[in-house]
Amino acid sequence: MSFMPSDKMFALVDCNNFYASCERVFNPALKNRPVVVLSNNDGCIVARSQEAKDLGMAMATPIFKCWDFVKQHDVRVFSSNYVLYGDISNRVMSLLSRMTPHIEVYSIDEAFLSCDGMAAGALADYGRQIQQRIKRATGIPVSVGIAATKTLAKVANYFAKHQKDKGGVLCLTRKEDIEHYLCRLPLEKVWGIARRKAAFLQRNNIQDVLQLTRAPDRWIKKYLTVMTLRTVWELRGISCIPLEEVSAHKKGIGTSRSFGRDVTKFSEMQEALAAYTARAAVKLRAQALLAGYIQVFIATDVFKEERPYYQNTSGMCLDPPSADTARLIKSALCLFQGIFRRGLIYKRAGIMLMDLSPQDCEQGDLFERIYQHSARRRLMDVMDRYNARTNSGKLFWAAEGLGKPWSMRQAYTSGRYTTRWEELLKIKI
DNA sequence: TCTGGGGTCCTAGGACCC
DNA sequence: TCTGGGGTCCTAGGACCC
Repeated sequence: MSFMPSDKMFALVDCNNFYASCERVFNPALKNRPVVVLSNNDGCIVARSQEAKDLGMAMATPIFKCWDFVKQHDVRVFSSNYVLYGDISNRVMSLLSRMTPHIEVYSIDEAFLSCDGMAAGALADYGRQIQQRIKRATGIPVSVGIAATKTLAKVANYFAKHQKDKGGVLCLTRKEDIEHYLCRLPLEKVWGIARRKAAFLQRNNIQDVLQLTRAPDRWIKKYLTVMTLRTVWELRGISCIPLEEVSAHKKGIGTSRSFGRDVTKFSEMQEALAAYTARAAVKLRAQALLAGYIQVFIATDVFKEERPYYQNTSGMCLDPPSADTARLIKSALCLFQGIFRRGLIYKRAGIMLMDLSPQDCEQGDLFERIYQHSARRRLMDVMDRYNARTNSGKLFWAAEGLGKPWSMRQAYTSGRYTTRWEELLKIKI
């Protein structure tokens, strides 16, 4: 199969070791040291500095299994500080937006930029410019991969990061270069192919990505679905995944957490669910959406084999759809009542809001004022604005409880340096 | 003692309709 | 004797992403 020429060109900008790099920006003592960042509840490793990767610390390893190793190699450990990472991410994305009119913010640490119409010779320079500007303005190192499809831009980015001589920028536009890298790329590193599909391909005598691009379409579609077929076309240089500059409105908004300690009491579970619902409702209103369906789930610890495992989910329609926290909490707690079993030790709980629709398309109701024009909406607005302005969460619902004894562990948090005055970095001279 | 959270999309299979 | 088939909707489960 040949590589088709295309008039499309994408740059993928990816922050290196993003969370670890964020911690480093405000703490120069972390430079050249192994740093790891933990998941919520201080569970497992979700980000590692290059030094930590070089020591062999694997992604998703439970941290309780590595404390000896951490001491031995003087690894610095942090709880995740999403307030800080989110704010730095916004700064990076806003810098990128100033460098191009066409950008898709793909995740907290990645963005695709359109480079359509740029001269082939200018692409690598453009990549280096991006890199320098982000580094100077935010302190975050980024890698840039440039190619004719998003999937190939991901490939380019992978090698920009992993080959030291590339200096963090790689432009993959020539057929020979693409083939050179595709046969050196492990299958599971392709965007859209993970362990399962890679193993399936290997069992079927497809050992590298170049071989995959040469497999027959019909076979790929039959055994690996149309999604993988699209990926393969992209690897062949045919752009099938467009730049999505405006993100489509979400299909679901959820909040779930593992508890910081065992929870058995009905009342504590109720408080946790009320708090998660309130959080999800804030996210819902921030996007000017209404929820038409709410779902609650609870579960005991899946890792405790000696205890009985129980998990259950329950949902109901919200008619008319709503973004009123009080109403959502009431529904959530009613659902919870139906699935709670006494005598169990719970570990996780969560809520999902689904069947979302824009507030401004709200259907009228014959007998009630619709949410959009109600006093309830004004109340929600006041709460959201106050909490956002004071950055405090001081206004909350009584149902959330006061002590939050079930809240997650976060024992190694750094400061919210960029969003809280009282946590501003202090420098002694 | 200690194992994340928030999403997306596709497929298969059942129920139901005409 | 002869016993359909196409379409839609829903749900659960799997695989993947960061």
